[in-house]
Amino acid sequence: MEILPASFYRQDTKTVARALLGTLLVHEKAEGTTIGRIVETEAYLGINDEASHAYRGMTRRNAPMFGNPGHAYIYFIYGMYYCINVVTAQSGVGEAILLRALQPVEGISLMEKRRQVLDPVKLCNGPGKLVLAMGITKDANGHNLRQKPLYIAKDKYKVDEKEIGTSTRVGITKAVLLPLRFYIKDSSYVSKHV
DNA sequence: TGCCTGATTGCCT
DNA sequence: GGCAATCAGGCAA
Repeated sequence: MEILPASFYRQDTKTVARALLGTLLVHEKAEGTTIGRIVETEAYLGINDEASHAYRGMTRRNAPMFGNPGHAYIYFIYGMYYCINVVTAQSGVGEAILLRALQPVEGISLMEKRRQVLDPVKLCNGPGKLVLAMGITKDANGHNLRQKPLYIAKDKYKVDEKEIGTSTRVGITKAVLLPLRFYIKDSSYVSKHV
C-alpha cells in the first residue's frame, strides 16, 4: 500500500477532490480490515462558500477543518450520523472534502455485519453509511490520514479525467448551484445517479 | 419509482 | 430555539 503523501493534500481543494477518486480508504482494526475505493467526493471551500462549515470562521466543531491538510474532520449530523472529510489546501484556510461513497473492496462481510445490510451497493453509498461500514468513529476526528490504522492509499488502477462526472452538491440549502461534487461516472456505487 | 416524514442530538445564533 | 453536508421506511401512483 502506497500511502498518499502530505503534498497531495496541499493542492487546490477541487484538484484534490478529483484526484481522490479511485484511491483507497483503509481501516485496520482488531476485528478486521476494511477497504473502500472512493467513487464520490464533494469539495467544501473556505469563508466564501456559504454551504461550508468554515463559512463563518473557526468554531469548536469545525476546528479540524482549519488544521493540517491530510487530516480527518469528522462531524456529527442529524442527531445520529457521522460524516468524514479530508482537510485540504493550507492550514488556516478551512477547506475539506466530504467522502460521499465507496466501492467496497475488502472486508465486505464485516461491512455487512456493521451495516446490517447485504446488498454490496448499499453498504457505502452515502456519507453516513460509509462511516458505519468502515467502523469509523468520532475518535478519528483530527487523525492524520497518512497513519495507521486509518489511511488513504493509491490504487493500482488510475482514474482518467474522462471518467469523472461533476454535479451540484447533495443535501445542502445554500450555494446550491456550485458544481463541487465529483464522482466516477460509470460506478454503480455512488450515492445518487443524476 | 419517487416524494415525504420521523428519528435524535450537538452546536451556533 | 432551531437547524443540520442523512437514512430508511411508508404510502401514493
